[in-house]
Amino acid sequence: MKKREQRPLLDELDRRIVGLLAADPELTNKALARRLGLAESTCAYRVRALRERGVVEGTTLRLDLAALGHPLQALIKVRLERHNAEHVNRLYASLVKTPGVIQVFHVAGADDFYLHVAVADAEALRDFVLLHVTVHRVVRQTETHLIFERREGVGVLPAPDPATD
Amino acid sequence: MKKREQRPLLDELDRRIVGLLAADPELTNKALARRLGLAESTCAYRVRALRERGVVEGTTLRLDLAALGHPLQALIKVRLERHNAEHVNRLYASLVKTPGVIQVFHVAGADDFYLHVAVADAEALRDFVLLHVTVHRVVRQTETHLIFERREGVGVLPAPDPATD
DNA sequence: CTTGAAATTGAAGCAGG
DNA sequence: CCTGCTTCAATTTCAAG
Repeated sequence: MKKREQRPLLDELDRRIVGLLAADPELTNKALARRLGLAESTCAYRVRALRERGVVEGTTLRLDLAALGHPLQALIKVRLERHNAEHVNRLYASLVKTPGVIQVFHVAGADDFYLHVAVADAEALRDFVLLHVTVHRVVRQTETHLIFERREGVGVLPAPDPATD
Repeated sequence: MKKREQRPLLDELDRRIVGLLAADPELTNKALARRLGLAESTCAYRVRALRERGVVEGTTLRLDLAALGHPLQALIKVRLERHNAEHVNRLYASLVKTPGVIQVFHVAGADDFYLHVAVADAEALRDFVLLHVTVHRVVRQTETHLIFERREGVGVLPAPDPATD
C-alpha cells in the first residue's frame, strides 16, 4: 500500500514558524508575525493551517512533578510473556491510563515497553510495579531504573535565529 | 533540624487550576475563571503565582516529528566506561544539544543514559550513534531500540471533572 | 486573597489584491 | 496565498473590600 502524503513538505516559512513556536510556544501571534515580517492575519492563517495539517499537534503543560508530590521518577522496562496483538494492546491501553505514568514507549525487541513514571516515594514505586504492572499476567519481568534527572533535548529543528528587536 | 518548605502545599484551588490547565493548556484565562467560579483577575493572579513558584514550568509544543522529516524514533541506552562527574556532565551537556535528541534520561545503575531520539531513517540513526554518541571516548557501549510508538500517560494528576457548561 | 471596572492589547472575520 | 481594516474578545492593571 502506497503511503499517501497529504502535503509534500513544509515551505521555508512554515519551518520558521514551527521553529519560533517550538522555542517559545507562548509567543503571541502578533509577536510572531512581527518577527517574520508578516501581516498578523497571514501569520494566523499559516499557524492555523499547520495545526489543521497536524504538523503542530498541540501544547503540553510542563509541570514540576516534585512540587505536585511526585519527586521520584523511574524508567521501567517491561518484558512480556507472549506478544500477540490482543495482549499487547490491552496492556498498552491500561498502562497509559495508570496514574503516575508520564509516557510509554512501545519498542521493538525482547523488551516491549519502557514506562516513564513519577511517584511520591520508593514505596509508591514498589506499589506501582506490583499493583499496576506485574499484576498483568502477560508481564514476564520488569526492571526499574531510578531517574536522577531528565532533560529535554533540542529536538529536530535547527535553532531559529534570535530576534533582532 | 526542621525541613524548610518554601511553600507547604498547593491548596485545593491551585490543584484544580493545574488539573484543568494540564488537560487543556490552551484554555483562556477567561474560560478557566468561569469554570472555577472565580473572577478573571483572581484566576490570572493564581496562575501567575503558580508560574512564579515554578509549579507550572511552561508549555511545550507537541509536533508531528514524522511531518518534520524525522519519522523514525529510537531509545538508545548508553553505558559509560568511567563515571566521574566531569565525564558524565560533559557527555550529558553534549547529548542534550545534539540535533534529533528529544529527551535524555540520566539513570542510576550500570546504564547511564537513555536517549530518546527522532531521525529521518535507518541510516541517520546509524550516523547518530556513530557520530554523536560512540564518538565520545567515555562511552563503552550502546544499545538501540526502535520505537514503534510513544504515548503520553495521564500523568500525576487526577482527571478534573468535566465542564458543566 | 479576592474583586469589578477601566484601559490596553491581542485575535478573528472579511472583502479585495 | 497574502494583506489592511474593522470588530470583537481576552488580558492586565489597579484601587479597594
